[in-house]
Amino acid sequence: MNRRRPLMPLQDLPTIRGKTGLELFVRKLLSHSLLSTEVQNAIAALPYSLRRLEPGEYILREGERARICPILLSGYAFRHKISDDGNRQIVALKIPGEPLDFQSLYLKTADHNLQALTTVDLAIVALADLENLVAMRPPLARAVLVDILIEASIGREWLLNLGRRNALARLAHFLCELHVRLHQMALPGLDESDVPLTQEQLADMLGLTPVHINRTLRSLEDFGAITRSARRLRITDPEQLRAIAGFSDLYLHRQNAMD
Amino acid sequence: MNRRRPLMPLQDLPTIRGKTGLELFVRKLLSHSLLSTEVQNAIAALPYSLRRLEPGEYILREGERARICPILLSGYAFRHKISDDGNRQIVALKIPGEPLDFQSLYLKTADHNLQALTTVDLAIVALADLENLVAMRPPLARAVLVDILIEASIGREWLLNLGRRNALARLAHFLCELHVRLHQMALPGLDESDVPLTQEQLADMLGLTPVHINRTLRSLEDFGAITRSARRLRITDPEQLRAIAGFSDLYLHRQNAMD
DNA sequence: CGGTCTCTTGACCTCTGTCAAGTAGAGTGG
DNA sequence: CCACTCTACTTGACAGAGGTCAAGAGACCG
Repeated sequence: MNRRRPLMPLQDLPTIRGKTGLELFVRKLLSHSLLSTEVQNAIAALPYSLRRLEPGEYILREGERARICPILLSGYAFRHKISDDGNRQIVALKIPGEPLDFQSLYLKTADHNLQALTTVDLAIVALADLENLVAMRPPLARAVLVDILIEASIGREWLLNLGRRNALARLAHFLCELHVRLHQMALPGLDESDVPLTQEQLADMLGLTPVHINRTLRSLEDFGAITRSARRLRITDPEQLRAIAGFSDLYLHRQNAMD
Repeated sequence: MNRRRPLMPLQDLPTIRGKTGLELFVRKLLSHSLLSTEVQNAIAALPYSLRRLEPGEYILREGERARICPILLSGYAFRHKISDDGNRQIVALKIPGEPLDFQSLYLKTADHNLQALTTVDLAIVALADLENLVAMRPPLARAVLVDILIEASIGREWLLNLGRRNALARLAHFLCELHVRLHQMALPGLDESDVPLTQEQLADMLGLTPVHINRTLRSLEDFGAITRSARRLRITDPEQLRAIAGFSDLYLHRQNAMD
């Protein structure tokens, strides 16, 4: 999981489910911000290159200074921190369409690690190009901020999750969130009921141990909320999960773009 | 703790330790961002009114839409969320000088509650005024963003704290953070070793119970790291606390303003 | 088809929670 | 200055959620 490899160039420009390049990113921004067609086009016209990374490869490491802004086109990535005594905590999960590092536009050094969860396709935008466009287009600057704020809001909900919910509700809550976020992005060809994490990764995200995640998953399966087979986790009853978690999606700010 | 009262007007304009009004706020921004004297003056010249709140009074509630940006001039405030089944989690602690709600500049509804921890003096800036100034002064816009990002970084460290540290290290880590942040702001007349939280509040912040906080505080006292007397908690050996917590202040981005 | 990674399960342990009773300051009113 | 009260803190006994350890079973891969 901790191999360090150089970024690998993609052989061919991949077509992302019928769209190319940054359109998915634009769609992500539109999910929470209003942008004119003109601004949308300006964003889509940003120069970028494509990179494919294997599971476990690092995109950015704590303490480093980034010069690029990677945008996730396909696959999953996550942020994590390692404590003094070697324990890992995953502090954010990113899904396709999401920008991975707006933060480096404004802060000098990374305070966490950014790593590919699955095989991942990235659009790499130069920080300087993004900075210029943000300076010229206030609506984009605003959308960047909204994106940052919504991620922060998710972080606060995770704090509530870790601090005040038991293992069952905690796991159910995360599964609800993932399901809603995937549903919201409506990624063609990506099954929103499919959970791509190993039990170890779930454990590191939810502040539990893999063994206890296993027991808790079984419990959720007994409730009929999920299915497990061949190392594959599926959400089968989102409503059941919501009930177990006491889930409310207010914190995702899905209504933000609307008036 | 949950009384709802209207904002109470202050009788007299308080002098904040020799400075007045928004200078403390400017100093906070300068702690992580470079601002020209001219921009500093423009910020300090923002129109505002003063309010004093008693401990426990709400500044903003989840689901509400704010039209003001409160800035903390003295005392402490905190953000919290309540889970479905009534458990409270404190997700941020704010110290004097810090802006309490930049978020409402960009998001329509609050995703958490904002409450006074102690008696508190606020400078109330109209959201519209702040919005105008931010639009006219890019360096201020940048400083606002940096402030938001640093708070998010603190949130991620808290996730690591809740998810992967035991009670002793978790408590020690928070005390380290508070100590460093107070020291950094160097608030005249405010003792940076004095911890203003009750054990119940510490519990709600650290995902523990008051009873266990009590036991853990005693343990820290046995280590000689803190002193307790008359409901007052004091940090006596910050280095000891750092050792217990495995504390590193990278996540506070204190070097950000420097080159 | 061996090697490796993930998952599964059981036995046992421990950190933290729960419950309950008691103590000590701070504030109030007389 | 002394009751009285309220709130926060303290302590002990006990319980339980989740961790640890260890062994084995299934998947996937070259």
